[in-house]
Amino acid sequence: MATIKDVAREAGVSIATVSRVVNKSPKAGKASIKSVQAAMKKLSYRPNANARALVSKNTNTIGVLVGDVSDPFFGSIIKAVDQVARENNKHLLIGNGYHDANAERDAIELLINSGSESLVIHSKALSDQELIDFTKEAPGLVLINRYIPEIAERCIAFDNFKGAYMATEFLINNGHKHIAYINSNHKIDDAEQRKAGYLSALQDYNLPSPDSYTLEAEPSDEGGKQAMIALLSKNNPITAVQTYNDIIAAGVLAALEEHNIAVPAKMSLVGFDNGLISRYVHPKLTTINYPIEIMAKQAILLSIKLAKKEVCEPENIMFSPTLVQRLSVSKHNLD
Amino acid sequence: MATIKDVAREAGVSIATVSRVVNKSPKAGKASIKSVQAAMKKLSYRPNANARALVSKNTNTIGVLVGDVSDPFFGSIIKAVDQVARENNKHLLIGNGYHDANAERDAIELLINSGSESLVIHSKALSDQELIDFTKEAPGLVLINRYIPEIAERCIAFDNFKGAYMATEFLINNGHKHIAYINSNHKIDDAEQRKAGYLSALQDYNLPSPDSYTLEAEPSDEGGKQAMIALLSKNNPITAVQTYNDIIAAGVLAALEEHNIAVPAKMSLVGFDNGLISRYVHPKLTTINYPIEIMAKQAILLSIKLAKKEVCEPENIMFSPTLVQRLSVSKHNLD
DNA sequence: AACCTGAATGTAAACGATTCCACATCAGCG
DNA sequence: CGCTGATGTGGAATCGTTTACATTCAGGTT
Repeated sequence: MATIKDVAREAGVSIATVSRVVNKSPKAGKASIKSVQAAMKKLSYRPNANARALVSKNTNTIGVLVGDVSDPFFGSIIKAVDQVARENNKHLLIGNGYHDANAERDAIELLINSGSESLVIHSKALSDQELIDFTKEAPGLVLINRYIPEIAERCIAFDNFKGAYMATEFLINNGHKHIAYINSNHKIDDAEQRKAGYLSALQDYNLPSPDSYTLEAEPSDEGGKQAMIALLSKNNPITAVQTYNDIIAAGVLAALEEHNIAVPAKMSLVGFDNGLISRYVHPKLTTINYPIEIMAKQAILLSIKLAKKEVCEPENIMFSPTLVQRLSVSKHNLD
Repeated sequence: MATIKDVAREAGVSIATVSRVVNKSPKAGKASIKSVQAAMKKLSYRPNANARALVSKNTNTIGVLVGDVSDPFFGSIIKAVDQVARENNKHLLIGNGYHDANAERDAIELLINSGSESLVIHSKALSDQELIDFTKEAPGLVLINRYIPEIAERCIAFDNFKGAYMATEFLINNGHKHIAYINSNHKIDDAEQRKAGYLSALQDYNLPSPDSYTLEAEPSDEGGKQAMIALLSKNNPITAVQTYNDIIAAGVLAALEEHNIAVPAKMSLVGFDNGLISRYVHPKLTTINYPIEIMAKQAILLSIKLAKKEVCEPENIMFSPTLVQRLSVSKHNLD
């Protein structure tokens, strides 16, 4: 691997001059530019990014921590960040947290150690305090999908409570009185908040919310299916189901189809996230839109500003859900 | 940000000793270990990854180039690579190529420059020659989903021709005689090969393959839908459709539903990839399995070996498709 | 008492770039 | 002809590590 010295020797100039040419400094002379470029080409020279980062304290790298890259939800976050990144000529260092505290910590430390000045972190397993500590170490660290009051100006969050409330309210307005909720069994804030939104809506409309109406499932296709089967076996007078997310809803749909229960004729269903699959399942899923790309974009923009130590006037930090109506909900005859 | 010097001063030892403690060298004395660890904690010291990489020529970083992170297909690649990466205590540097030659080149250069010793590259836009050149510069570079004879031992590829052939043959064996094919309009090898497989099967069975039976579409939901609508308007005696991938098939399904053409009763459909959505659409899609996770795993393993300059006996390099039967194909009454 | 061994530590030279500062060159000008 | 200022260049310090090599010192052998 050719270094700057080799190029300098080949071009018959000093390394300082080579550096100037490489960095397009205006101080570089025309003759030098030519000979250096020739030498670079001849030796197929590549500036060593680590050496560069070491002295200039600038890695041109943006760190992103997500739960699991293979999940399209996180894919959307990464893509949004990447788009802003390439506009700023930066690239992405990506870590997976797998919703595990140790993995998340390791990944964040790696990202900080490797000098990413901007960081977009999706952490669900780490404690508030630990994140606050990281925040102090890394000025460009921004939290997405999480709200910690002490560092509110570093958080880009989503109103889960409101989203679930809206979904339930929508079902109620369509005449449903017996509404089940299938939550995620992951112990994260989102799950609690969504459940709270559901319960709160039922309460506000004086509808029953027995324990048997809410259950927990692995947030997956199969988890949703199992939960729905369990729900059906309880023989409740349920006419509508609301789920933690679209994937669970897809599983619910599968269970319903196996039991020959038509959706929405016999059972209405509302998902959450407005993910890819919500448009592909049959019937198309009525769901709650989660504006994750916009949020991610805002997160990375904020992060870049913070990293440059620009003063940031507080921005929109809590994002709101919207209902997207498709075909999985029908009016229930008022009894 | 505290450096190794600060820690050394705080602990009352030399920087060499601190380095030994940090790297768990057996030469570190017990007393030093204790005092250094205390100092590290006190100053919340983080070794600078760039300085480390600079001298040790080892970044603990694996570079991955994909087309678009937000596409679940690439998500699968990344996840598979990440799993092997974490077993080897390495992390991922990710670039998006967006199927654009310049973007791909930039990304690969960045990955090489930042010293990733292992590289898994999914490139569709760059020329064979350019990739061969990169291959020489980066000993740990492995190509996935691409086959270049000159560097066959660095390629992990998939037999697209065979996959498409199998799909067509399956339809033929189910009695279909008029089979359309909706290809991707991206100018990449995969598209050509799959089309060739389709045509070859028709030819082998002496079936018609008029030009009007094959068309091209943007490889998306909407693209598939438009193409199918176009196909229907031609009023061909088609009883089965085969698509470039599952997403296009999903669009086809949507078009068919709008036209009240039942699948598979009136029209059979075969996808390609066995992606996430193939299980969620209605009816569930019969498709060709693309063992991308296994391929990605093999690619990264190979890449790590190459980077270590281990001698590699040639391995399985061309992966084969399999047919996964679900519900979108029915037998056609033999006329 | 002199000598050797081995463990623990420190010194200093890399690694490959950037950049400040000093210096050489030269055109234009009085 | 010498001075000035602009322009391009090179020398050398620096970034934060790792590591080969030298040094020290304790304890065991003769």
